[in-house]
Amino acid sequence: MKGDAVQHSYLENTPLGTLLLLSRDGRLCGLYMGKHVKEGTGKFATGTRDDAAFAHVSKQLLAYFAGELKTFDLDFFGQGTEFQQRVWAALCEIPYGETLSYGELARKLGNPKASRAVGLANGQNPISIIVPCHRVIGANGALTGYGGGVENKRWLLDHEARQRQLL
Amino acid sequence: MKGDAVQHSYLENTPLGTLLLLSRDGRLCGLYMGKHVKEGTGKFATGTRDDAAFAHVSKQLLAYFAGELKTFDLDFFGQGTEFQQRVWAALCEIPYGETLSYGELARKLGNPKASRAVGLANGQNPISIIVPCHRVIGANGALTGYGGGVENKRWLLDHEARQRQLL
DNA sequence: GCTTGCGCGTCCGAAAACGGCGAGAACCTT
DNA sequence: AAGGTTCTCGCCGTTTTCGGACGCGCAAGC
Repeated sequence: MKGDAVQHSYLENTPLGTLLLLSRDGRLCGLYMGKHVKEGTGKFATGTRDDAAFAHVSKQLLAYFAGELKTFDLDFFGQGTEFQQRVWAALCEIPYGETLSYGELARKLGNPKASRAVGLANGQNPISIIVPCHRVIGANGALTGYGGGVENKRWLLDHEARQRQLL
Repeated sequence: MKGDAVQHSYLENTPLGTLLLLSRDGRLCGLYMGKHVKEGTGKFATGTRDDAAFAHVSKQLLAYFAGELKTFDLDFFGQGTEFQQRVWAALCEIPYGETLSYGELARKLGNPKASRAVGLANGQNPISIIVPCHRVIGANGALTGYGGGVENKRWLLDHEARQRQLL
């Protein structure tokens, strides 16, 4: 009833394990990893897997993992409340390899005291990696948490930092 | 977002006035009359009227009004809670021209004390006439109520009783 | 005939609980 | 004294829970 016309596919053997991809009307609407996957599986009606439909996305992801791609170029859309939309949009403006604290992000949004709510919205981000929620960390530098597992968050940040070094 | 792909049409000049018809994926999902119409109008995105799509339904309705048709043969679906589904399904089993009380219907469902809830679910029935909510009346014989107007309920019951006489 | 109390599922609004936080205080360690 | 570590306590949007009100009823009692 709810998740009509949502295609899905799996991208396996990535440095982060298996990724679940979702799309709707040709636009990517979900990217889940680790334990977060089961949250994504609830969003599409049980149906056949269709890898071909995700060729464009998968290609860019592999390039990203290889360190050859720093900015994604594709159509995506995560539906959520007005506040969540604002948070996710702000996420997309954090450059590759850089980080921000939850509080800084909150200030940037004009809700200086909403740091905790930012963390929550961050956790609901349906499109990991591409909407780079991993680039937000605690004010003291701690990683503090990640839907797909903190170890994956660490890998992503290390990966991006490493690639930046190679300039 | 919600009422996607819902077609609509109006059937005018019936004995009950103008009827609003709704369908989705080729299945009838709404039939409203009288003051109830405005409730139905909220369920479809404003769009063009499409009478052709409802030819099959309209034909049967006209035959019903003419007394030539006693059992509808068409695809329909009204979405609601599990309880409502059960009530509506039970409604469809009441034969043409017969009536049941709210309490009897409740008993038939296995919730002997849910007569009042049955009345409520009855009122939410989205597909009047075809899902014959008009065939349920008070235990004392009073009509008690009808979304499309009690006068219409009376007409429907009189009509069916009259046709039954002519056997 | 009229009123009263009870029954049921649903809707709706309020209240509380819950996080991927953060600043400040209290307290140790060198 | 500066630098950590741990705690407490407010903040915010979202989700969940909860409680009351409502309605196409019914039976009992007056």
